[in-house]
Amino acid sequence: MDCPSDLFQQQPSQVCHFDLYHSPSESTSTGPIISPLLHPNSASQRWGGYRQGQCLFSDMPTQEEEQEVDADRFGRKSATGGTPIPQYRIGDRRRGSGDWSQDLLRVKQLRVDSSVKREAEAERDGHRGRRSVAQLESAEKSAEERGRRKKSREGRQRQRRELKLQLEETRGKLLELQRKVWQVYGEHHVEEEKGGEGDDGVMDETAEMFSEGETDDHLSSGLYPPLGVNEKNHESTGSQNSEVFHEPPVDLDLDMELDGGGVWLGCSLVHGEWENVGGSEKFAQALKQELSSAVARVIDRVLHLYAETNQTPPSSAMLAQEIPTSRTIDPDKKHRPGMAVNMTDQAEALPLVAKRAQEKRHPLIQGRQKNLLMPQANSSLPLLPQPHLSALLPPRSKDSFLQSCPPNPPPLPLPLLHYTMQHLFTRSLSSMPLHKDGLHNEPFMDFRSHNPSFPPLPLLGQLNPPLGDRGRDEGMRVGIDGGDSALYLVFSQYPIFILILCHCVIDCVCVTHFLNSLNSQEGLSPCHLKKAKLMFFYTRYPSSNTLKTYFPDVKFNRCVTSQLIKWFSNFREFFYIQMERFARQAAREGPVTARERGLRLSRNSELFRILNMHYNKSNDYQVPDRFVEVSEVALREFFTAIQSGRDADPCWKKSIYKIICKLDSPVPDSFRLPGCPMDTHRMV
DNA sequence: TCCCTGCCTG
DNA sequence: CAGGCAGGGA
Repeated sequence: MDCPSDLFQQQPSQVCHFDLYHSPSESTSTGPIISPLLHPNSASQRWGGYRQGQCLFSDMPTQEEEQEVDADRFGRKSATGGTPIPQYRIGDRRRGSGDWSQDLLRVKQLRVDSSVKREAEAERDGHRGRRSVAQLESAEKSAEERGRRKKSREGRQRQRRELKLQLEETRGKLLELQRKVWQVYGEHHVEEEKGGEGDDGVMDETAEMFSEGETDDHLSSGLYPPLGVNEKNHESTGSQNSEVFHEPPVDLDLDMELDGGGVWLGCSLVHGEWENVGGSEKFAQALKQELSSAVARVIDRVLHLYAETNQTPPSSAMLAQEIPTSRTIDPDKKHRPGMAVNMTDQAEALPLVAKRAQEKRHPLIQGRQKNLLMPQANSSLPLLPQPHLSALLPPRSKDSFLQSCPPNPPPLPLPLLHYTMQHLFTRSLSSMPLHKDGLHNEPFMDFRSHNPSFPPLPLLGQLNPPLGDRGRDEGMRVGIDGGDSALYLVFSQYPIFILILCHCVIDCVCVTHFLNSLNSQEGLSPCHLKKAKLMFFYTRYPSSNTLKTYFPDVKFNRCVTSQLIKWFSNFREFFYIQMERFARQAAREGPVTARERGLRLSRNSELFRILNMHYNKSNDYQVPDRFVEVSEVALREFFTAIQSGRDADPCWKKSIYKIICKLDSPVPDSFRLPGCPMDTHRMV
C-alpha cells in the first residue's frame, strides 16, 4: 500500500501525456507522498521518510512500530505466520493498479493476524509455565496495552485517510489546471502545426519527451528513473530497505537551502513553528495551499505568455515588464519547425524599419550562440608575426566591463531567470529518464558543463558573492522577484513536487530559448555603434561571425549583420581617408621631415586626436597601443605609396588594405558581453 | 547566388 | 551614417 512508487507505476497506456500525474483511485496512502513533502530534508530521506524518529506528526507511528510495519511491508516473513508477502519493487509496473488495493488489504490482514497470533502464542506460553498472580497481572496489563495501541493505530489510520482525501483533492486541482494548459497550449499547437504533422504528432510533441522509447520501461513510468539505476545505487548501500525504497532521483542540495533557521515558505509558516502541537496539521494545510497556488501561478504565466505569443508582438517595454515575472519558455525552432524560418522570410521581405517590429519575437539564430565566448573568431585573418605588437596589446585584465549604456531591455534579469529555469529544470530532469536527444543536446540544458552558450554566466559572475555551484543557486534567488522566492523554495525543497510539475513544465523548457531570444534585441542602438567603434581599435575587418560573437545582445539577421558590416566599412573609410590625408600632408612637407619624425603617430598628434574623436568620442576608453601601431603602419604605407607615385594606379590602395587587414588583433573578452566596455584606466 | 568590400552620393 | 552600386571571390 505504501509503495511510494505507485504514483509512478502507471501503465503506458494509462499515461496521458499531459497529465501532471494521475490520481489513481487505488492509491491508498499519502504517507510516501506527503511525508517527503513535509520534511524539508526529504531529499536525503527515503520515501518512507516519515519512519524516522523525528516524526512530523506527533501521533505518527513511533520508530519501533514502524519497523514492525516495515517488516511486514517489505515482505519479510512475519514473525508467526511465516507467510511471505511479495516484494513489490519500483518498476514492477506489470501489476494492475487494482492489485495494490488487494495487496493493501492483504497486508493489513496479515498484520492483524500476526498481532493476534503473537498474543495467542504469548498466552499459550503462559499456560505452559507456572501460573502466578504476577503473570495474570502482566497479562491484564498487556491487554490494556494492546487496547491502547489499537486505538492509536485506528487514529493513525483515520489520519491517513484524511490526508489521502486531501491529497486527492489537490490532485484534482492539479489535474484541472493541467487540463487548462492543454486546452490552450494544445489548441495553439494544433493551429501552428496544422498541415504539418497530424494531430497525434501535435499532441505528442511534449509528451514524447517522456514517452519516446516506450520500450524503456522506466520511460513510460513517466516520472521515475529506471529501476536499474536505482538498484545499482542501492546495491552498494547494502541496506535491505533500500532495495525496495528508492531514493528520489532528485539531487537537491537542500541543506544549502536551509540555513538552520526558519524557512520562509511564503505561507506565514516558519520551519519550527509547525513542530508544535497542531502545527503539523497547520503546516500541511499551508503547504498544500502553497503548492496548489504555486502550480497555478506557473501555469497562469505559461498561459499568459502563450496567449501573448498568439496575439500581437509585445513592445520592448512590455517584454521588459513581463520577463522578470514570467518564467515561461517559448517553443523554439526545434520544437516548431518552420515557424521561425517563415517569420524570418516574411521579415526579410519587409523594409528594415517595418522588419524591426516584425522581428520582435524571432527565435535566436541558431548559429549565433555557438560563437559566444569563443576564443577568437576572426582567426581567418592571419596575424603577421609581430610579437612586439602583441606585447603592446593592453592586458585583458584591465578591461572591465561596465554597462555604461546597457542595451534595452536590461540584460541582467533575464539571464538570471534563464539560468534559473535551466537549473531548476535540469536539476530535476537530469535525473529523469529522458532520452530525448533534442532536449539533451540543447546546449542550454547542459548547464553542468558550464556551457557558455548563453551570455548570463559572465553576468552571474558579477553577482555578489561570486557564484560557484552554490553561489549560482543564490544567484537564482536574486533573479527571482521577492514574491516568487516562496515558489522557488517550494520547488527546491520538495523534489517530488518538481517531478510532478515537470510534466507540465517540460513544455516550458523550450521557452528557455524564448527567454534567451528576448534577451537580445534585433535593432542596433547607439550603444552598439559606440561599441563597434571601440572594437575598431582592435579589428578593422571583423567577420560576421566575429560581430555575432561580440554583440551577444543583438539578434542577428541579414539586415543587422550588413548594417554592422557597413559600420565597419564606414569606419575603415574614415580611417583610410585620414591616413591618406596625413600621408599626403607629410609628403608635401617633404620626405626629410617625414623621415625625421619617423612618421610616428604621437598621442599628442592631430591625427591621433581626430581618430580618437571619431572612434572614442566620449574619450572613456584608452586607445590601445596596438591601434596606434596599426595607424602608423597605414600612414607609412600611404606615405611610401604617394612618395613612389603608386597613387597614380586606381587600385593603389588595395595593397595597403591587404596589409592593414592582416593587422587585426583579438578583441578583448570584455567586448563579448552586452553593453559597452569601459576602460578601467578612465575610471580611476 | 551570396557575401563582402569599396566607392560615390546625400 | 546610410543607401546604392559595382566588382570580386567562394
